[in-house]
Amino acid sequence: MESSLFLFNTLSRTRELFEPINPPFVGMYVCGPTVYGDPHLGHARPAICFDLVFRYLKHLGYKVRYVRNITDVGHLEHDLDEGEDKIAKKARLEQLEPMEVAQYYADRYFIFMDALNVKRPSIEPRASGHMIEQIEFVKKILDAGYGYEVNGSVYFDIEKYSKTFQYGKLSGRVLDDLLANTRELEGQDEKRNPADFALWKKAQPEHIMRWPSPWSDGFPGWHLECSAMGTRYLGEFFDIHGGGMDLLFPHHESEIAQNQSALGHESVKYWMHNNMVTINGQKMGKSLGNFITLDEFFSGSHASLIQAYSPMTIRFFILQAHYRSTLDFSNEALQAAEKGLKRLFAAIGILDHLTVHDSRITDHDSRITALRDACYEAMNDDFNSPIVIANLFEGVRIINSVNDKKESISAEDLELLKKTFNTFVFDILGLKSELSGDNSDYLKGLMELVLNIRQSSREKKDWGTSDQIRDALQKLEITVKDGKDGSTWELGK
RNA sequence: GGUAUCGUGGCCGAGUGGUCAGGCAGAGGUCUGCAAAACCUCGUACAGCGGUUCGACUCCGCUCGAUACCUCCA
Repeated sequence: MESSLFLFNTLSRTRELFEPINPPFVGMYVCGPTVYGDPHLGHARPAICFDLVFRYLKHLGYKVRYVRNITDVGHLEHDLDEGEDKIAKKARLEQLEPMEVAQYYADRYFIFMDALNVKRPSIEPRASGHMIEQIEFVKKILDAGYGYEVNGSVYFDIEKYSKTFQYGKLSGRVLDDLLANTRELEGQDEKRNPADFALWKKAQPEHIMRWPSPWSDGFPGWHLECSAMGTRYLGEFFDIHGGGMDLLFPHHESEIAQNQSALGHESVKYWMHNNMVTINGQKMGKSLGNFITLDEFFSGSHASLIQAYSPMTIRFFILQAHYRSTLDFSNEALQAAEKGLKRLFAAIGILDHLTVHDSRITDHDSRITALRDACYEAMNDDFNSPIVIANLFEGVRIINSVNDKKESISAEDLELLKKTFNTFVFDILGLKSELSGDNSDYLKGLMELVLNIRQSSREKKDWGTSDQIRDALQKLEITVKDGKDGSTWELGK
């Protein structure tokens, strides 16, 4: 467990040495999706980024409890809606039960995250299932004197809070600016201050998602579920809280204020935020309507896509950028990722069968050791997956050169290379082969027969037959590669 | 307007005060019956202008440009 993992803490805006509060245990909370629409590329980014964090922490030997919530209530459409809930609005449009909508899109989310090989978190709590915890949390804030009730709704008193604590410390905001710059919106007359946010909202008669509370039949405020469920499952102190950068303010800022008020202290040691996916330089998001769903990526059924892109292509594409940088989507970039990934996996296929040709070779100053160390170094430096991938491609070059007998490798190094690739490609980066899984002896036997026939026609310089076989196999998506020691084949174009 | 981030070669994208990121595309070569694959070589990249420095793409200042957040958004 002796590691020197550094991660960038949004709170301090510096890389900090990761020291868990209670090693070997690590508590990690990540903001999950609001389930009222099909997951798009933007949803894939935090899921994959924190999957990388989850996988690496486990690889280092930590016992990680990873909590990612499902938001199925509570987020207001906006203040003007007088409490209309996103889920409820969608339900009215489709004449479905709100929970039916939430269930449908939650299931869709799971299906697509599974396809991306994102590990399921330890717990995926739903906001609707934690009303009691949320109501209790509001009570605590009221008891501490940082909330006030108006007409059945409860608001957080930012002005009072700011006398003792610093609202805005996470996002670098100054309270005076917040007060000066918050737009005047209708329906805010209940608030003492425009910057105050709702902890509990009284439901209007037409509002169908509602729960009883000491203040009114209503629903919880925007930021409450994470405070309540984080505390419920990870305790009053936990290690990592993650989410998209767009949640920094006001969501996470308010979460800090809620926890500080209710518990008397903050809860999170390290705040991590992934950057956005952009399209034509602009954030891909629900509100801009410029998003492409994962379903559309996988099927190629979107006007902006010139082809379909597989789940692993998407995953690789995302991992090729550092999580704190914006990542610009384009067909060209995704095609580059697709080809690069193919090359990586072709080399892995060779690696499995690679043998040492000259047993006398010993390489005391091992390149492979350096390569492995560079991978760990990159991961320890704030999860720098692009550097890991760059090093893996150095390994690809070595694998191919050894395979071509242009370079030699010691048995020791070969073992280490296999282990390094297994660890980083599969365990940590979470990539997997997408070749159709027919590895049956049946197919292998058949292919051996076909290639033997082709080989004899080649020996007779019967290129017509030889090429005919190769072309026919290509149509079946079996690629034949001729080498010095005869031909090999692989599934895929 | 406020807060924050960023501007790297045809594209995507790392990184650093003084040798190399990497992938894709492109050019040339090796290999090959051809093709594919693979390997080797190649491109005077760091928005602009000043400053600090023996030396800056990297530090500082300014200018220009882009983005995010300030309303739900991953």
